[in-house]
Amino acid sequence: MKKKVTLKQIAKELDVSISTVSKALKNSIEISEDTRQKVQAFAKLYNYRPNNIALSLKNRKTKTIGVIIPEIVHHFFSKVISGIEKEALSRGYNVIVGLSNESFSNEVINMEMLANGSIDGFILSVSKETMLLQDYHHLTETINQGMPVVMFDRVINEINCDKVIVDDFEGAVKATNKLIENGCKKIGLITTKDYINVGKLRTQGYLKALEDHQIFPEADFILKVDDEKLSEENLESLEKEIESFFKANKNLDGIVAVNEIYAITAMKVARKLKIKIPESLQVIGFTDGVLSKHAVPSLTTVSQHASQMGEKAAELLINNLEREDEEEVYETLTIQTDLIERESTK
Amino acid sequence: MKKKVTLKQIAKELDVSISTVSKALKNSIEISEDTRQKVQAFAKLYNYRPNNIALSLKNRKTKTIGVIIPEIVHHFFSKVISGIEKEALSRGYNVIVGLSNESFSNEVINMEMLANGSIDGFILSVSKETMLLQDYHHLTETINQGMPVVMFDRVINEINCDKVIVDDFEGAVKATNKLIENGCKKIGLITTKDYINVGKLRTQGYLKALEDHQIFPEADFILKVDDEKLSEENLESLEKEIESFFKANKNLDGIVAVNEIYAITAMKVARKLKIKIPESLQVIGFTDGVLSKHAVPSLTTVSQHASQMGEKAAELLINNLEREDEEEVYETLTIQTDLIERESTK
DNA sequence: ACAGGTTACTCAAACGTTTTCGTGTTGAAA
DNA sequence: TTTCAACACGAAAACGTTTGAGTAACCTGT
Repeated sequence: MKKKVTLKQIAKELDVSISTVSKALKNSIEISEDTRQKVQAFAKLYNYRPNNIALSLKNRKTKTIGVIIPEIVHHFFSKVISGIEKEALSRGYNVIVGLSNESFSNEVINMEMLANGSIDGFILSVSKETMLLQDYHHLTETINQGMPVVMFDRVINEINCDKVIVDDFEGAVKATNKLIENGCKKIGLITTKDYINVGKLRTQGYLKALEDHQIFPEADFILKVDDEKLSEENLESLEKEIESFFKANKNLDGIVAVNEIYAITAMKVARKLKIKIPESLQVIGFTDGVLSKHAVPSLTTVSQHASQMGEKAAELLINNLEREDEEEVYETLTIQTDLIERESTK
Repeated sequence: MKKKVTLKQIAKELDVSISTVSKALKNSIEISEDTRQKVQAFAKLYNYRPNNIALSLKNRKTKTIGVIIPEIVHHFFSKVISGIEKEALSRGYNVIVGLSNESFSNEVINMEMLANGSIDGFILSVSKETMLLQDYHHLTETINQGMPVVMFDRVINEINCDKVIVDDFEGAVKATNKLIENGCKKIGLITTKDYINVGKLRTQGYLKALEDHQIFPEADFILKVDDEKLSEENLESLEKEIESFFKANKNLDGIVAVNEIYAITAMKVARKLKIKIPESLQVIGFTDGVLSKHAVPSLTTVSQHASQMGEKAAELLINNLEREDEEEVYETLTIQTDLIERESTK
């Protein structure tokens, strides 16, 4: 077991100074051809690699970005991470991942752990609890300390930083329009409570599309599900809720659901109630995950281009990190959605 | 924007030495009550936090573990990561994630990026390409340099290190036994090519269960799919392949599939061929992901307890890192599987 | 022969900590 | 008055690197 070799050891072995070794390895013209080759040969032999930590300390930058997300076992977020990782790798950055599990305190702890020199900047999507509590001191503090932050998807308007968001409003408009074009007259919406602004925006988009087509929005056609129902355990109660929704509104011919689970569950309930998809009910979901693709019938869905979001977020952050001038102009990038048509619509 | 404050700045401000500040903050008895309070008050006011990088350099440990996985947009792997993260967080460690995208060179690059001081140890699952090429020099080298490595799921027997594996063999036995108990006489297997040892082990388990029940294994009942077919793009060709498999073996009454996608696709094809599940065909998959849960009918599956795998792997690694004595006894932990019964079996 | 210039190095500081050892100032015991 | 411990603090090294400044030794031109 040979431990990592350092400049100091090479210097000692070759009987030169540490600086000479360092410069020789960097092909400095200060060093004679002779010593240079000797040092480089030795370094290669012992597989010398500069110690990242020492470099980080010296350069006051770690070439590492911290990503804080609510959860990772989730198609959207893991896709975003893969986008971040891709961009990061290509620009020589590492990615540290912190999971908040939708908890405010976890989010704070994770950020504090990383904010003390471990990383150069954050990419994050805040937890539901943070949105609910509206306590953003950990965000403002890190930003005030000069640490760049890029927020994505679940962003907070009051916070001044770079942001990457999905055009949720427009996505919902597209979805609703599609149903209207396909002849739907009574379109239901399955959404979350309003404090999740993603759900809120999609609801607004739905309403806008109806309005544009002079369709009167029936309050009864909107089902606001408690988002705890998203968790795997509460699947049954979600089913029940949707079932009564369908039974209360028997004439629905279209459904917009603000996420994949709601959409899939709606289809499952429809099947149970012998409602034919897409013949008598057309369904569109959000988030183009595995479920949409493999469902039977496969689900028409609004794709959010999660991977692209990740790439853009990383790009924004790294550009910011590597910018010389310190002008603080914050961008908000909007990722356009695409409607991916499958079998659940005509 | 107030930058992070350092010991040096506090020392200067309070007109004492750096050592005094450091000691005062650590409540050293060497420091008088008076100065101690003064320093601590000042530190609190300016929200002093020791710089992690400096600590890492000094202590020669980063309190960070590197995780290299083939891909992250995958229920199993993301679940493993969440397990790792959970254990790591509770023990004060950070997690750096590297994605190989099933590519050998990406795996090597990622490991080299991290092996130079950035992390204290690795948790990894090797890429398919690495298994195919059987080139493990990057692994042996890192281990030789004294960096602890824990491999999980896709492990390499020749490499001497801690390992956490799923009892794939036993899982397949359980699945196959279940089908036999449920009255299946002609059980098909949809698996991968043999170089993926996970697929290999599951195939062996399937064969063992048949043998135990004196059922002669028909070669025709085994479909070995090129694993490129797993990728989203090749879904159709996967469907075709399974369809001809079904048509060639019309009397199959049970299917064991070595992953979720194969199982779900098999169900989809069965539906197309008007084969009733579970009445005339029972299906069991592997990996208890979202698809299994939300499929219609929901899929009976062998759960691998991915999260637990992650926790165990992290535990093994951190224990190793924090162990004083340097005895090198490597463990191989086997995570037992559970059969989760749903609607796709009787 | 000597100023001036090049060559090929070495020194030392810096990044931010921790920790061992050293030291000046007290106060008390002898 | 001397001696010695207790007290409170500072200096410096160490982790591994980079880099500007400093410095010998040699060469060149006049």
